[in-house]
Amino acid sequence: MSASKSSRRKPGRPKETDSTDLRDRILDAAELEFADHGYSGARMRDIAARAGVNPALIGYYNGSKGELFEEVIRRKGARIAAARHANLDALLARTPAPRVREIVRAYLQPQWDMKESGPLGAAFVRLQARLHAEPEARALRLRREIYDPTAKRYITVLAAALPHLSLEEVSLRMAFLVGTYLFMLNDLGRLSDLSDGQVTTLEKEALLDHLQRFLAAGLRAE
Amino acid sequence: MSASKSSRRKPGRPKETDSTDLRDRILDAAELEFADHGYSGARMRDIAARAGVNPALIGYYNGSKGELFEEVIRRKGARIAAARHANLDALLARTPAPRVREIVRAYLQPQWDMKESGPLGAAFVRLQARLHAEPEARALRLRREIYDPTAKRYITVLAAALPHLSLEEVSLRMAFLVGTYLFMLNDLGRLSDLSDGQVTTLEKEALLDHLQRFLAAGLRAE
DNA sequence: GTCCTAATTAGACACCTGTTTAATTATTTG
DNA sequence: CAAATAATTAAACAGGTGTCTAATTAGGAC
Repeated sequence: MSASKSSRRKPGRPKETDSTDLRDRILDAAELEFADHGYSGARMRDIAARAGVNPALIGYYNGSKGELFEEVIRRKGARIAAARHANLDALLARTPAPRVREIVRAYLQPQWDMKESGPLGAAFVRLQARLHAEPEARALRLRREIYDPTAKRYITVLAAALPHLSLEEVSLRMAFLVGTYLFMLNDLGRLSDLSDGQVTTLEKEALLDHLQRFLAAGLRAE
Repeated sequence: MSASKSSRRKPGRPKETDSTDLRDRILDAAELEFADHGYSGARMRDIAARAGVNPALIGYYNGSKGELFEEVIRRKGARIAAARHANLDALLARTPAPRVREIVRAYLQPQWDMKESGPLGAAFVRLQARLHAEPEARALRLRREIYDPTAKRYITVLAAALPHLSLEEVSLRMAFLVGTYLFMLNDLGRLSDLSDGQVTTLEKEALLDHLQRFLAAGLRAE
């Protein structure tokens, strides 16, 4: 799984094969810090403190701050992309011409599950939202590399289910979809402000259903 | 318009009433820098250089970095909120029970116009997208202060147009709407990646129509 | 003109940044 | 056991950070 061709320190170098479990602790800590403070706002010393290691160990295991950031994004980004592909495979195997709402579900589910998996998963959703608001070249490249192949495939399948729309229109609506779910998953806790305190009426699972219906209807529009 | 109760330097203090035009130049420069690099990533020296002023003048006119940031957000955020209110006023005066798509349009138009107004307007959209991905307490407070009153009013009007939905459900869909347009306006340039190069088929004005239809259909769903 | 105050500047200040170094401890290898 | 290499550390490094200070210039009031 984890290729980890990184880290080329001089004297002692970690064994390229095993993942030392300290490396993952550092990546987890970095994920939380980057999610909370962004790339520039995150401090290497805080990451080290959170992982309970010496600051120099970050460089030893994960290279520079920039390389650390990319690795954090790639690690879980790849996991999400893979799950989306698998979901689409399963869906297409089940029905050759799936409905829009099923396609939407296949796309949303992995991200939703990750968010619900615990604080680390929720942090990664936050981090993704940040990455998508980042106009910097490096961030843009990362987004393309990780998410575009999957998105393109979904666009193709969606286009088949939406024969009244051109490919450009479907691409546009796919972008809408990404924006909606990213923002929604990230900003969900704030909803209570807008509906004056009570969102407790809606169960968590109902939220995903709601989002799915909203998006499916939007995609089908006109 | 500009209250500007800020800046309490010791020896010389800018006249509280007029806006010196240098102050605005600094705010504009800060807006661009914050939009491109985020709060932590933006450097006071770069802002000063971009405005063509001495770094100390930033503090002289706009206080600390944090205060500068808040002022940048408030300045145009208030403008957008006001335009949304005015649009809704006009719409309600025209028809007591407006359609969903008209409400959506009234909400989207100001942001769209700002984006199209030039590089500064586009920068502010980027900055807003960043602000909405920021979990920090100060950013959250700013968002609430600036955008929530308007959003609440739109939720009320939307709820009247969507009698089959509870207030919680309408609030939730309003959050979807915000996520969609923020992401879409911000990330629009990247769409060409997904549809393999050509989005030129869709005219700019058609994009807003498309977004409006997508959102209206999503809001009406079920 | 002089005086007073606002506007502006260069430079320093204290602190924080990511990263490196050289030394030390732990682990594996023979 | 020794020897070699990997893992880990404390400390320092060079450069950057926001902000302040003291001095200088500009502009009006009288």
